[in-house]
Amino acid sequence: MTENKKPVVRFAPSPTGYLHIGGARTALFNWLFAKATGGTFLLRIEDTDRERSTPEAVEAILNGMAWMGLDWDGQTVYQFARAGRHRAVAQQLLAEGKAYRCFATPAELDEMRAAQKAAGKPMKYDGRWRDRDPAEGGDKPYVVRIKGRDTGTTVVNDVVLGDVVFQNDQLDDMILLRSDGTPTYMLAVVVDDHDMGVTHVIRGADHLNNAARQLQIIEAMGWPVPVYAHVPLIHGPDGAKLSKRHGALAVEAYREMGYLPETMRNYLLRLGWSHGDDEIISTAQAIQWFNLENIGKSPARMDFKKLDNLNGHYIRETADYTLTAEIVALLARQTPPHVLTEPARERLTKAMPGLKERAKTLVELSSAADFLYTDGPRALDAAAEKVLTPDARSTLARTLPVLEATDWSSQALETAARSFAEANGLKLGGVAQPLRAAITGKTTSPPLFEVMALLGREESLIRLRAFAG
RNA sequence: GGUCCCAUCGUCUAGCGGUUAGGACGCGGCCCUCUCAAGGCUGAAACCCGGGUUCGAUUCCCGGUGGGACCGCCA
Repeated sequence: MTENKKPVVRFAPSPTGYLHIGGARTALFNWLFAKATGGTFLLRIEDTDRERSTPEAVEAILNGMAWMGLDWDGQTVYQFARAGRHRAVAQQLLAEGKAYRCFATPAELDEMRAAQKAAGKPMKYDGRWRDRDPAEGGDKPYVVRIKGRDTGTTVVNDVVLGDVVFQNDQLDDMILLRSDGTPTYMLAVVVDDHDMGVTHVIRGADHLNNAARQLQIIEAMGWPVPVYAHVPLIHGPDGAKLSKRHGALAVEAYREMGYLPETMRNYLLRLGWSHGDDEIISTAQAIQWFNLENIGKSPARMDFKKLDNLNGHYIRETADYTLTAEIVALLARQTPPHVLTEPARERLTKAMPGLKERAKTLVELSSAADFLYTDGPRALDAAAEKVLTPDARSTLARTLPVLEATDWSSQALETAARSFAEANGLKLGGVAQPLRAAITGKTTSPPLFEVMALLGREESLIRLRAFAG
């Protein structure tokens, strides 16, 4: 009697490619909804297309989910393994007269569609075998089609879009079983969602039209109808469909670009869902707040500037040693791999408070910190090259003896630099910028004197002497 | 072409009949400052168009326009 009324949701990607940003958001919404309601989040791999499904894609999806921090309940369901069950449902429908055999060949159907298009008619299966005696087909191959209602309407009650009404005569009799006896996606989703006890179907809006068709099967089987929530799609920065042209669509590509999983969760959540004016929303907070009602109805575009800004925020919130570990891992993945010495790691961690304040991505953080994990005179970047004019180099040369005579602490170095600047009628910047260029090879860095103190007297002087002229 | 969905600053969005139309990113200015960030203050920036309904429409209805999705023996 104590029936479990907790929601059951699922993410059901097809393993024909990597986990892209839209799929990741769908997965996130499902995950969040399950967490928020104390429900169950299931993962089902829709691999009924044997031609296009690959183990590599399954791997990529699983890795993407793991990186995003989205874990699911129970075993991963592989849809193709359930083909027998799908077939049985189709047979039952056939036996009950709610489905029928269609002997039309693919070539014949192509011809039909071409003719419809030429005549400016809607392209749909014309039901040519709907009321025909299957005996006429003889022993030729056939597909099994649903015998849908051809009058009245089918209404999809969608939580985000409202009631969406379809005229049944617009819906054609879709294929349940292919001529080789394998189930199609339309049949498989419905059967699996039912068997898995799915109560809420949260998926991309590209499935909205399918919902009406799937409802026909659900109705024919007399099964309960799940709650639908079709989430508007994500477009590229130019408003067009998200495509490979925009690059960096796989969730793993975002990792390679140096974005943090918590950034992705926050960004993706806000792309299409809102909670008043809140922008920075931790995952824990999202679990408290998430609901289906606040999902927006309109499609959204990716905005990398905002993603960067958010990532900067989460980088600043991340512990210094964690960031060091990320950089170490990132450098190890590089070709050729760069392995950091223990002292280098220590310097990195110590400098991290100043470093992370300035970075938008892990990649940026890593390159901005290169002067801490490689020794010797710097290779100047273009801006630093411009700073180190002959004039600047001579200032550098004159500063050198002053620094050499100074106690090597951040405080003392700054004091020395300040009095030197004052004595020479320079601003502190006039002295500091050449120093910074020589020390870091860049024109921007964490506070210079802290950096110098961290690097130590020996290493700092080596770098300074290389450019003192 | 058919069906369906969508429409507030450049972008993400709040708004749920009466608001100086709010926030965030980005952009400009100022402050802070050894650089760059971060932070603070501040400025410019939007209700797609046309009809209704209403005392009153960004908000409700209809039409148009503009985007988008789907129309496979793919999922």
